Amino acid sequence: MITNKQLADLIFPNIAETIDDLEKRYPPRNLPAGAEVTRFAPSPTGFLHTGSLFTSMICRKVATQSNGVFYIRLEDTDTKREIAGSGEQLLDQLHIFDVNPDEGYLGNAEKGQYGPYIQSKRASIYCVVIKHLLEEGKAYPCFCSAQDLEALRNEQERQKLNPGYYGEFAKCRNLTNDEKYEKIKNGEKFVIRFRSSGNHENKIKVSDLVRGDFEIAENDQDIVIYKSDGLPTYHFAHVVDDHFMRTTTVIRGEEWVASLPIHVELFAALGWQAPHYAHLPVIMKVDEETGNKRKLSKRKDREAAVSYFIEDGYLPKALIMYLMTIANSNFEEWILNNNFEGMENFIFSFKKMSLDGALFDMGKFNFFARELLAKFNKNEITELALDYAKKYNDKLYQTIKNNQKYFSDIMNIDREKANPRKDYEKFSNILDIIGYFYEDGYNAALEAGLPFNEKFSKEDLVSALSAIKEKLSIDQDEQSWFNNLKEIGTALNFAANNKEYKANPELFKGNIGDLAEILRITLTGRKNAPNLYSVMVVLGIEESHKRIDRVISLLKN
RNA sequence: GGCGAAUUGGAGAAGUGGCUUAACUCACAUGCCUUUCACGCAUGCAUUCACGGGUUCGAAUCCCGUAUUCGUCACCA
Repeated sequence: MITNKQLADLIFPNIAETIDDLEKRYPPRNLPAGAEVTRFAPSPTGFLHTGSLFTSMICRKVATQSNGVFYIRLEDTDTKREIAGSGEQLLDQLHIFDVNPDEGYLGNAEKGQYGPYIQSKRASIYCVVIKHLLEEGKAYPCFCSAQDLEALRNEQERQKLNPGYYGEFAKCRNLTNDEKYEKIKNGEKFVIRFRSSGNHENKIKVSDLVRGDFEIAENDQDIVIYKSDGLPTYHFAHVVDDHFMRTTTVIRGEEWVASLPIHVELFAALGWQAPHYAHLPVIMKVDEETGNKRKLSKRKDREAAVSYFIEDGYLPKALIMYLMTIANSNFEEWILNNNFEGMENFIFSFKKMSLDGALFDMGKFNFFARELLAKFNKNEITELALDYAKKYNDKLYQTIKNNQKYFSDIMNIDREKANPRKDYEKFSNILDIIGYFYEDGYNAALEAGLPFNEKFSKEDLVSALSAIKEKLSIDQDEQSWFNNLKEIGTALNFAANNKEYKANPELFKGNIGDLAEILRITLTGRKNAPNLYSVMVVLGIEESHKRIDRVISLLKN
């Protein structure tokens, strides 16, 4: 009769190491009391998802504030879905958001004593543990084909039973060792399943850092732990890796709470202490078609991919701040009180987390983005714009480079003061906002037609503009400049005082606001623009006169 | 369908039996300031906490039921 040991040796002839060897190789970490070891464990299947950034940001925060360790592990056991190069890209993007690991997979290298940190390179480690389980009779090879499994499922559905490979339905569980040995010798394909001793009728208590304690049915599924390609499944790899990498706190999305019983049973079967778990709510969005909430989808929502924020020229910090307001609602008040600075001093708490998924609010996110951009001085924001434009926006890059001082003068309007303007939330649309400062933007405005108030005749406009051109100087401070404009207006019968005008509008051609509007439209092509005096100063007197002349000649035609 | 979770204004939410006539923030609206916009300031925006029942002198807060939404039930993670 074939023993468990003989079967295990047949399956893993080259595995000589034991679990004890692994325990020695990966000893418990020497960390101060209370230090938490967290990890972000992405699959290299595409771009960094906003939800993943959310999770990894929290992992980083929890480790930092407890003097612990945050590491990254690449979960590349699904070879079919793997996208080449995406692991490196994930790391690059995390770095952009300043979420940097202390150890682990670093893209092109590895750092730390608990590696390898790429699961496909840990195959022999999993085999050691599986061999042990095999010897103990807690795991067994299963020879069922995909068709067998499908037939099983159909039958269970017909009988309205729970689907899956468990109890009496776990056929291969009852094969004798001799039978299994024979099949393997014959080269039959197999996977290895964990032999569950759980009962679905039993409830177990589980504990979660954000959700508190709750009850859930015990696992009774003989789940696959070792796939026919020789790699472990997620459930098994998670248990083995987080044990030997000495993770204290597993922070992951809430889609994992349903498989918690599996993980709990696996840890128990191996005699290991399970880590603490924190299952995070998912960031949602209202689906336009169904009207229901759904997870942010990379296919449907551009804000689901972190690359969108980078390519659109948002400040990475703005996203991080916004995500932190979702993570801990008290953060918002905190950061407002701290003038949007020093968020590294904020203490994150799982207990302050909401349990249902928040809707991604573009409006609120833009609020943070605008506040943050308003804090930079003209040189800083020019550099930032240049950095962005260099990589993602050639037109903007050429525009700035062509005359960098001019651009920073534009940026400087109403900027370096206590309550600066908050016009910009990102760099991608900055030319849409300030385009009229440039030749082609101004030309486009002229072509589109100038929105002058219809109560003024062309003659009124021409005479007003002529007088302004002749008499309005910008070689003076703003107050004098405005007085200057008022005098010009008075001569043309524009009321200098708004209250006087409102009392007897019929006595005047218009008020000073009307005159300012005529000039504003002439210089910028639009009714809304920043402070007129600043605009004129930035444009310069020569360009201002040129624009006045162009509009006068347009009006005369 | 089974199992788990959630449900407070347009959005994020505070709130754990009486200090709540439901905080704070974004958004929106109005007014003031004002050469427009913005900034700033002020005001307004849930008579009510998914719904129904119960416990209690008293409930958004406790209990029961219903509904809805989310998650999950792979040799994917």
